[in-house]
Amino acid sequence: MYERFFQKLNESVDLTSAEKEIITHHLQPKRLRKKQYLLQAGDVCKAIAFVEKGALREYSVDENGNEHVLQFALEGWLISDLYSFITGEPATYNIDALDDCELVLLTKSAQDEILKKVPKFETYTSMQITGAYLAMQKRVNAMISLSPEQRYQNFINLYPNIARRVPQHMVASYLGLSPETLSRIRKRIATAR
Amino acid sequence: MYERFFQKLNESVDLTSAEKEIITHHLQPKRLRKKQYLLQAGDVCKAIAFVEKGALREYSVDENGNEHVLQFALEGWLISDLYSFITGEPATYNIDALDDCELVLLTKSAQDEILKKVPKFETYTSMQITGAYLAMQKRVNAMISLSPEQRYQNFINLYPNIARRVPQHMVASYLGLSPETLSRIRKRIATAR
DNA sequence: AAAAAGCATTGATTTAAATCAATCGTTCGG
DNA sequence: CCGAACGATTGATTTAAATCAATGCTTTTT
Repeated sequence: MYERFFQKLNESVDLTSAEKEIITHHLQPKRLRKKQYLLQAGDVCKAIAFVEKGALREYSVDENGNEHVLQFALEGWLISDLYSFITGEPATYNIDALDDCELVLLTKSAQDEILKKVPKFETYTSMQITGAYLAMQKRVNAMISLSPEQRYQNFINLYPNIARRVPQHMVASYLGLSPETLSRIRKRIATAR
Repeated sequence: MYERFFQKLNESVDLTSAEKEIITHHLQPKRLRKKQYLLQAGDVCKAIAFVEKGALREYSVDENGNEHVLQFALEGWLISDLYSFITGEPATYNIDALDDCELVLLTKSAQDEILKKVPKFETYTSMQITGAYLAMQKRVNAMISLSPEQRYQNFINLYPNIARRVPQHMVASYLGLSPETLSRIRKRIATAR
């Protein structure tokens, strides 16, 4: 159980099987059907979710009711509203399943317990957050310095698997474009070769 | 010496004066004149800089030679090309001084030494990186979900002191707008009241 | 003190993306 | 299996930002 989770964890930290045991004990599995919410804006984010299987999206809803995709998560990724998770404030983002999902949940108290018993776990956490920060920074840089077409090219180079698995209009949203514009960009790219 | 640095550090971690002593020993002060580089793209980022006094900007240069401001740093902020710092790869961003600056530098080896001798320091580091991640995430959300005018309003609410101290065209760049557009947005806002 | 550089503003024009609208194919649910 | 919802595409139009260009003001530099 939790194969992918431990596989990923292993990339950051070496663990004895006793330590794995302890960690396993604090995790909980969760299944989600396509379209179900993992988190709704307004609720408190009680857990960080690791994706064993499936795909999810995190998004905000603006004053006009339009959705804006902040993040995708496929197998091996973590997803949460981290601010809400840390502070206990209501979440500002929604998270829902794009496919049937198998998740591994890590609650705040579980995290505290694990850190107490397996301090090495901290390494995993901080590597994850550092990676997430660097990725966000790159994305901001792309937003302010690349054309929409370049951003899309960049996106499919970086995340070809996401591009394959999620509806195109969500990719458009992630890139800050209208679905029509992305469709035309793709057409332009396709005919240009 | 390093007043602001320790003041900030104190907000995350309680330190004995012995511990402060140890840390001080590993820091180095650096002065920078206005317009001087702290880091140039292509060089390796050897240190994380804490701003005791002054203002800096971090920016990328695109294929057309246009500069795009990724970040500002005023008193109390940290600035670096974190990816380059961690990996030792050449930096992709430039950092220069917008005013005469007094900085506190923390090199990789200094960080390692401090962490060895004062493990609590890790708390500071991870709080900083978490805060930086959350800020970046908010910025991405603003980029994909707010109008240019809303983004500017949001910016001056969030960072009134930056808006006061840096040239307007750099704020425009930070927001992903042309200087002319920001000028017109400000005019619109001013006359609308 | 004069010259130059940097910066913000304003106007005119161009350009690209958003929006509005319709169609077509696919998949999903009853 | 059929109807409805969803998604992608395409065309026509509107809208907003970028670009080009000029001016005036302020701050630096010589």
